[in-house]
Amino acid sequence: MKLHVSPDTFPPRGHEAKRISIVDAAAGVFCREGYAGANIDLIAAEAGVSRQTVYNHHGDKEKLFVAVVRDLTERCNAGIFATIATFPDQPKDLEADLIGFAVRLNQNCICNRDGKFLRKLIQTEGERYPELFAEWLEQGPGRTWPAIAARFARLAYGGYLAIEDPDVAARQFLGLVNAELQTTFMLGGTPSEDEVLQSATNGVRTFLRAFGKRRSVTSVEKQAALAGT
Amino acid sequence: MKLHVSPDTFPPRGHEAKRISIVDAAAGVFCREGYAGANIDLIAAEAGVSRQTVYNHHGDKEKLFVAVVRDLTERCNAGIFATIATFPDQPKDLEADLIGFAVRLNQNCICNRDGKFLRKLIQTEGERYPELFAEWLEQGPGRTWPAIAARFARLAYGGYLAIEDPDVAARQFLGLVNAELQTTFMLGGTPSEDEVLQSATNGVRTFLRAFGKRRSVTSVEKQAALAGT
DNA sequence: GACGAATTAGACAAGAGTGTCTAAATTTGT
DNA sequence: ACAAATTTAGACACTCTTGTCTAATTCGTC
Repeated sequence: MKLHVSPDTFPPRGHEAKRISIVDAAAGVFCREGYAGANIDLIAAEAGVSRQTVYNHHGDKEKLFVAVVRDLTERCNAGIFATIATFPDQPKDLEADLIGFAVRLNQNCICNRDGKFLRKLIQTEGERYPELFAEWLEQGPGRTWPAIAARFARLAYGGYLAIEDPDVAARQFLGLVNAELQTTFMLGGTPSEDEVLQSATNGVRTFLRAFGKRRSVTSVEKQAALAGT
Repeated sequence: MKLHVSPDTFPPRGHEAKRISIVDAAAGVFCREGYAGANIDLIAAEAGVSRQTVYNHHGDKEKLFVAVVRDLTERCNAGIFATIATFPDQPKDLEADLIGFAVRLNQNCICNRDGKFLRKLIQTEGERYPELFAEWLEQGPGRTWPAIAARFARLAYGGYLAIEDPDVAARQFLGLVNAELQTTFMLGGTPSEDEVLQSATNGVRTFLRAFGKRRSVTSVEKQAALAGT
């Protein structure tokens, strides 16, 4: 049997599968125990490899940590950009489409395993290893916020929204759609799908009450728009 | 000289001053290094006491950690309730008064040293010591959110706001006024006063665009209110 | 100033964790 | 099937941290 088996096999088979298993297990242990509290024996056990194999692949603990952060950063950034690509530039139903976008943001980027892990590591180790997270900052928030803001600006230009500053609007959008989830996030929990949907729904409705200009806005705002023109 | 000198004196003089200095230094070290990474030698050095004195006061590392969390929890909860007491129930200028409230929330409860420390410890150690933070959860968010929501309900009852669910409105208020500060928070930084004021100002304006009903609302909403009646 | 309490400095034992090594076993690639 | 590469298991040396102890010193109270 020369078949390369997926990393779901335990213990993992093959050089690449072992590497993935090590990084994956290490991510979990670093998040759970912190960098200082994580030990190589535990990571090796959870990865299903020997301790020496961990060293064979990564040299030392710090290099393993760097590899973990790199992996998470890459995957999270990819996930965010893929989700931004689904932003509703030409919405059929603005409210429903923005709710869908907010839910996808949460499910694909924030509440998923990678998102939770990266956020946790930034919070716990970010100040101790600033250079390590600088790339995340530059490739992550440094590019995603302008990209999201541009999408909101486009909606404004298309007559759907009345916003003054797309950057502020983008950040307030996220603040609103996640308003009811912050305590859960702080405690490291994962909100249920219902909770995500509810927070997104309430948040988008408030956002559109403040900024919405067209169909899918409420009757009051609808009358205001007519009276304003 | 039998004068009790304040804990600003280094090394601290007197039993109580030493206890305060130890807990204070430990808070900083636990936040900076994490629980596992914090060592008693470092805490003792930063407290200006001997290592044995740390043990004399607190028995062991875990008990010291518990004392730190208890202190922070107590002070943060007191700070929040004191700030909620300044909520503008009868605003002269709703927008300005809500901005003032948001700024005070940030300065007294979120961005101050205690708030930052407690938040950091919850994020880094909360999952490992859930029973330790249960009290914070119950006495903190479990009581502050209903209290803030009640204040917003009162504003609604007074005709200032049109909200459906005061609990949701309260959470969205906080999400909005801090929308532009989240990256700074995540990285453990402290926003400047200007940044706090700007985020609060933008957030309150959006909040009032969505929910405001009376004076201090924008012209558009003012006309909507007149047209609505 | 006397006295008891608290603190300090230094030392110790024990355990935990890191990284390295050796030799045997297993896996992989041809 | 075989050789090379990788992994494993076990051991080791070293450092660091924790908690504890002793004796001297300092502090606080009367």
